[in-house]
Amino acid sequence: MRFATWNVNSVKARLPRLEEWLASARPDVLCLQETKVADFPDISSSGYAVAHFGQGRWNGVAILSRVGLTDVREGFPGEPGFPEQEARYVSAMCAGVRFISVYVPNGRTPEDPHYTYKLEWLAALRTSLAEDVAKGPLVIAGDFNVAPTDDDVWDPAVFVGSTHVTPPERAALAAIRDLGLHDIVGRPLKGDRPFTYWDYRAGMFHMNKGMRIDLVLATEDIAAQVTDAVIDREARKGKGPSDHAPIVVDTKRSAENGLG
DNA sequence: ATGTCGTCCGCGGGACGA
Repeated sequence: MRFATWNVNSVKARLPRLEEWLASARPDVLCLQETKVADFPDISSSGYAVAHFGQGRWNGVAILSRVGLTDVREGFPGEPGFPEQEARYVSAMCAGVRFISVYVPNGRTPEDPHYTYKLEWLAALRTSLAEDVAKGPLVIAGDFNVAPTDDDVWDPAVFVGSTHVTPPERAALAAIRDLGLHDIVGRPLKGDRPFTYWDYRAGMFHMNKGMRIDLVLATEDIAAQVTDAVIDREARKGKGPSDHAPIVVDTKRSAENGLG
């Protein structure tokens, strides 16, 4: 089974590139974030089924699968809002695995109410996940908007006083990982830093000044079956890219059934 | 790093979020 995650920064703006990428990468399951549409575009000719929790101009998460897509859940019990619930979590069963696609709140600045929302959202997510993790193989992937360590940002000095690196954010993420989830880090295809996001501005991608804020967390049974994980920086190149690159994970697990 | 991109509103470019 091959699965992937990608913050596409608008599925409408990214549709040609998404369809090309699906045709070449052919993941069995793809978690998407920041679809930024209410209704997902028609990609039925691609052979993928779609579970989309969309909102309109902001947020929006989806799971695409060509190996089954059942028991879809939009949002999770106890999920905080800002002030209303936002489209940041969608979950489904695909080939015997519980997949969850998340777009964690940005937080804006540590003084902003959005930062408190981010911490509360992550804490509530942990509570919800604790139940799901106990039930079987699970993958939660997406844009966590947290760089787990100082090695996950291109220059820690630049981020002092900013979100994504504060101890409370990192502690909230660690508490999720401590449910027994493994951080499956993609191989960078250039350089030695596994960045997944580069700001559009100032030639940051060209200079490889990025951040690792997109994560794939998996239960032990899945993690033990991983054969490779790659950050597809090719998808960040060229005309009209997202500012995030996909992470592609290969496992020796069967995509035909849940017996792995 | 604040150098870009995407969306909305609404018809041109400003406001906002990331």
